[in-house]
Amino acid sequence: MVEAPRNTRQRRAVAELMEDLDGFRSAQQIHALLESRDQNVGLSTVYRTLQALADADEVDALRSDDGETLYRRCSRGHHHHLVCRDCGRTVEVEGPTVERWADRVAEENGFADISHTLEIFGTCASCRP
Amino acid sequence: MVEAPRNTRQRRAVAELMEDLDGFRSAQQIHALLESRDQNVGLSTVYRTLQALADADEVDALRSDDGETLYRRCSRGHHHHLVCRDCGRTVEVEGPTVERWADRVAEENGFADISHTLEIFGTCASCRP
DNA sequence: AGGAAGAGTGAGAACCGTTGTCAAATCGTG
DNA sequence: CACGATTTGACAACGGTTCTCACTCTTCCT
Ligand SMILES: [Zn+2]
Ligand SMILES: [Zn+2]
Ligand SMILES: [Zn+2]
Ligand SMILES: [Zn+2]
Repeated sequence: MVEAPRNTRQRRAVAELMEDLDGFRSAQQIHALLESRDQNVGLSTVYRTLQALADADEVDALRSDDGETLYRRCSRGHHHHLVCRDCGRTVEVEGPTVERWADRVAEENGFADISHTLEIFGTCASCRP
Repeated sequence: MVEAPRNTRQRRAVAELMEDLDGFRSAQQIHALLESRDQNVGLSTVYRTLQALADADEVDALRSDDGETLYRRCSRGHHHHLVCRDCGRTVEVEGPTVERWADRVAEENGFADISHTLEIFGTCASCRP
């Protein structure tokens, strides 16, 4: 049985902010956004809270190509992302065909305990000239 | 016109080592492997050389889930990887259907300049009880 | 309500992969 | 060889993340 986390001002602030965002953001961006809302939360706490939310499957985490971990409030269940490289706007996508293909390829090569990562990046309409 | 790189002992050592490996390795692992071959190469040089090889498309680079960049000598052309989580053994895989699916999904959502990442992880036959 | 127990917080230090610096070494050309 | 340009490598710096630990706050018990 896992202990329920305590209901602190900081956790509420982070969770509420995540509800309001619609793209992937780094921990540091989230920390800055909280300050601009006059909801100061220590950077360590932001990191810890985001990790906890990710572990609890309440946010998705993904690594940007320059090494930062980005977080976003997402719907539950397995899905992938179409992410705008400029503004971070994100569309959740599903690809049952891809899921099956990945599992089949892995099995054919004698691999077990299969998982996969798949992200699509591009420039969204409003970020184009 | 791009300048041809010089043929130095260090670049030769790294390139030769990469030929002999068949899984993804970090720059630091490669640096250590070179030492164990009595082919000492400075760590900075290992990093620079691997990046150059990756830019020249002679090795593939991929980010491990703990943030390290891993390198592997691969065949040319766009492909993806089926990687053993335990031993790093890697199978190159192609999925034309997936490529098309990703491009279509992105276009349908008004995204341009599309790229994607896709890796499959599992445990290979020889790493299982 | 009052208070004890212990989870949570945050300023700062530590960590770690990676990149930058720059004087010295090396390569290739003439 | 001799020269100029490239490359190297010890070391410092960087940036995101994690750790530390004294202090605070939530929770729960009486
Ligand atoms: Zn998601
Ligand atoms: Zn999937
Ligand atoms: Zn490859
Ligand atoms: Zn592809």
